[in-house]
Amino acid sequence: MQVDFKVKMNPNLYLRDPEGTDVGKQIINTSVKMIYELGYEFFTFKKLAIEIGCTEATVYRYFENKHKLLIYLVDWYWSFIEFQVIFQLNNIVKPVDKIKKLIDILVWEDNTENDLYEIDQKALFYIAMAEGSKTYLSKDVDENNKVMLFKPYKDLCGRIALIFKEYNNKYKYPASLASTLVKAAHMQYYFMHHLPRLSDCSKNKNPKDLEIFLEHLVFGSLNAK
Amino acid sequence: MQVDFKVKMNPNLYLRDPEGTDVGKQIINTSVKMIYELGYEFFTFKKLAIEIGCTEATVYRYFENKHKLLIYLVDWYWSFIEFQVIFQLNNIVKPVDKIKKLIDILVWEDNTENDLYEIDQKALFYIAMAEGSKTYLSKDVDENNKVMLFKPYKDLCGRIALIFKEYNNKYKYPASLASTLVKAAHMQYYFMHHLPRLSDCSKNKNPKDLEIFLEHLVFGSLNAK
DNA sequence: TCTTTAATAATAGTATTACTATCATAAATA
DNA sequence: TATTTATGATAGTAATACTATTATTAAAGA
Repeated sequence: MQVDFKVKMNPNLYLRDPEGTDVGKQIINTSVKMIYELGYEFFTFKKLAIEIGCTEATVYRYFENKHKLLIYLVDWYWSFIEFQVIFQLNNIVKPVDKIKKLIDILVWEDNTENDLYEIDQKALFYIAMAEGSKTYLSKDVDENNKVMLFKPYKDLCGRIALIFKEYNNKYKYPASLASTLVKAAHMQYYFMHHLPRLSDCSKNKNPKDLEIFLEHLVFGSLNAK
Repeated sequence: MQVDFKVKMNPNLYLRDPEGTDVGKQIINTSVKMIYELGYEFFTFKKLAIEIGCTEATVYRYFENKHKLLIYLVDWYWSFIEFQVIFQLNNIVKPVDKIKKLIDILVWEDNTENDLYEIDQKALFYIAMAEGSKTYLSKDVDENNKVMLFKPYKDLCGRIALIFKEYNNKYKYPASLASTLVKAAHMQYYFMHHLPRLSDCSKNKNPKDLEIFLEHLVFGSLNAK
């Protein structure tokens, strides 16, 4: 099933649109692989330029700094997840099933059926999970928020909140529950693999177990009086 | 009410025990203030040394690098919170009330009645909230976990999980719910102030509202069948 | 009291990071 | 063909994240 997915990224994220050129695309694809392998802290534009075979200056012509590049990647990820939510929930009628599917999408490492996308989905999932919080946990949150750099994340959470409302329109904390769910999905996945005592699903490291916990959490809250 | 609180910190965190000397204590207290003000990224050992009035080399004799120092501070925070949980839940009999009190402790900026402690509690709360995840979201998680650097966090979550079990011993995800609660408490507080659309409690920015959401979340899950 | 030890200051120095600037050249476009 | 645009090549700066050496001082032990 071939589906075309193309996001319009926020121009405040870049100096020159990386989608417009070959080097630009290489910067995106290679940085995903390198941040996944090295971790954000050890990843540098110098190393990236060497890997690509271009100069450091070229990378800087596309992105102001590596923090902006990280936000670009994570924004892309959340836009993609929101697209998946829209697309895969399209034919589902019952809100219960929508929520279950949604949780499935959030937890799954790779939401691409085939490798239609140039971007390494598994690596990008890992980046969103392990480095994603760093996009907003910085002193320039408010400034970045003002120019909409966290819009994709907030849009996704907003959409999820609407589904919660659809399930139970008396529920009082749809936004908080949505952001808690999205964060918990990633954090529990991370804990499962790295700090197993913090999760009950660490034994088999099976995403399905995690899904069951998240469903229990969400429906518990939505059904409570 | 004077209570003596003294933690034995994990020696793997430091090269020389900062509690043993005057400069050491200054490193702790000043770094709390500076990381709070500058944020972790812009905080450096050089700036710290200048502020204290010692040399950079002296700071390096206490801590290997600023990441270890951050873990030290965050560990101290979680040890302190666990102590508060033990102490303040001591006389409470009913598990429901224990959980409510516990949520209150997690959300509160400053758990010290008076300023008996040298450390700036409000700044430390902010650090734990906004920089805390950075302690384990790094490539050396597993290595650091092996030498118990995340023990205080895991101990606290373990204790909370036990309280959940006490409330409902049939509940299947005490560890996951505990770590989700602890994380959500901080994240929702952060969202409330910086990304308001992600929370339903952003209007008044009242921690009490956040507590109500968290109680709803936890009891919803614990009471669900 | 003298000696030893320990801790810090003062100083220097290195490799890397995070950039900025300049100029030449090749490719695309008008 | 002329011009714009993107990149390469090159250089350079300030700051970061350290490590190392020597001298001085204060405290601890004999």
